[in-house]
Amino acid sequence: MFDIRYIRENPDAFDAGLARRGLAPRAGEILAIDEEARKYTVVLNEMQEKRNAASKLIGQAKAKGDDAEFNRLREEVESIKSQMPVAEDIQKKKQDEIRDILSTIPNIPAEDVPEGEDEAANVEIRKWGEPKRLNDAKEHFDLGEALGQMDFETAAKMSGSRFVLLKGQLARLERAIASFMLDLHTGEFGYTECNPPLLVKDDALYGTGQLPKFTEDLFKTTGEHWLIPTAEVSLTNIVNGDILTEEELPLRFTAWTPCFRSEAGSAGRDTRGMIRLHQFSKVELVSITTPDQSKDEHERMTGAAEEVLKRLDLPFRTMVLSTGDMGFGAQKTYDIEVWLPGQGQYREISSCSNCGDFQARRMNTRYRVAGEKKKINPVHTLNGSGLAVGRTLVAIMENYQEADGSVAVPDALKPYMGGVEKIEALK
RNA sequence: GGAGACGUGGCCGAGUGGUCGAAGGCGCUCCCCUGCUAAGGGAGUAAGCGGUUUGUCCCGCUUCGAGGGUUCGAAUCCCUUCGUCUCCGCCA
Repeated sequence: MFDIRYIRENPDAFDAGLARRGLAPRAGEILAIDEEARKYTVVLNEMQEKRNAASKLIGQAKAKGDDAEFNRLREEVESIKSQMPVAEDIQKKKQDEIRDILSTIPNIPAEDVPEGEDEAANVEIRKWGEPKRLNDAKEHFDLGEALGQMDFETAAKMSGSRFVLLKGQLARLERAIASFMLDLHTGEFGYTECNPPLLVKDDALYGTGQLPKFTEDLFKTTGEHWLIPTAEVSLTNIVNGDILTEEELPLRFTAWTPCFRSEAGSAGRDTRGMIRLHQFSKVELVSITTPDQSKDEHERMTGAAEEVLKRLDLPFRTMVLSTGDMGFGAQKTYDIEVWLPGQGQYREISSCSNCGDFQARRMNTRYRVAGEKKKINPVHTLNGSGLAVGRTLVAIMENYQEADGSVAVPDALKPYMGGVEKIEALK
């Protein structure tokens, strides 16, 4: 959500930012409405001032027992009040109009984000590990089904397509991966582990930017709740409406949760396997920082996510998303892509975004600037996957597969697997 | 789900129709005193929006969970709604 004052003062920069997103200019239209709204605000304020002053005098007149004055003032107030509803209506309508427009405008890309229409313009900034070229590399679903521990048919029986039933050591492996990630982020990167609600109200989704624009991506309950599409929603909204102090920033939260996505509009893509499911689990990282800290924090967070892959010895590359490929609330996003030998390509396993003050304005989350008691500014928010657990399972299976169809357990996960070193077919 | 209580500034907490944006306390900031420490004294301290000015000085409006209503006037009365707590029911 943009600050209307920013648009007033920098209309050209605002439109230029939108242009980088491939969007038409909006400043002129918004400022015209803004000017109308302010005009009526001034008129309304003046009427309210008169009304308040007269009301005060009424109290005094009554105390003095001056009935004539009392009645005269009552009529005066009455006449002022009769004119107010019109101005009120117009002012509210204009303000609502501005809010409705602003709430659907995406964040403006940071200066150093590469320009481009789509993912083709993303730029690789790092590469780690050597992509394995296995002979006869199998995809994870073939491996998993052969092991008898990854069952899409049974899942479809109860839930339809885009669901999976994991069993045996693969089910345990998923739990091991998540535990490993949480221990790393809490133990070495200072994140606080959270176990947040998975069902949230409109307001929370508005705060992080999924609403009002992206309802079709979400699952809604029959009541007032929505299923979270990512723990970013729950973790970021921890500070919704809060006034924090500079001393307590940055705040860092992590959580392992299921995520629910309708995947409307992705029909036909990744229909086989665990790459794109309606329900998947993810370890999420969220940071709340001061504006000064957010750039460094973004690098740090991305590093924390990359560290997971390094410890699992999974080759990856890190990309900066182009202006056309970024999400709604992001100023800058790094995608981490893991190498999948079965598919023979890199696939997204993490997305780390700096949202600047975009979500903070929507949530009205601010902090007191240290040393300046009057200053209260919006915080910055960041979120990243650290990592998508299901896709990590896929990456481990494809990278650690053996010729006999078994899957070796990465060293880093052995402590979490109760002595199991290799995942083999169920007897 | 049923019954009741409550939601006030960063926090705690008074306030049942006008003098309340709001006592008091805590916290915080500044100053004074005390040769460290501890303690004491004084002053200040809500946010949002707009006007004015670009002199962070002044002025106005709005806000006491949220939304609506009654009234010349509401933190205070009424309705709706959200949330919290207690008891009961149910249940993992």
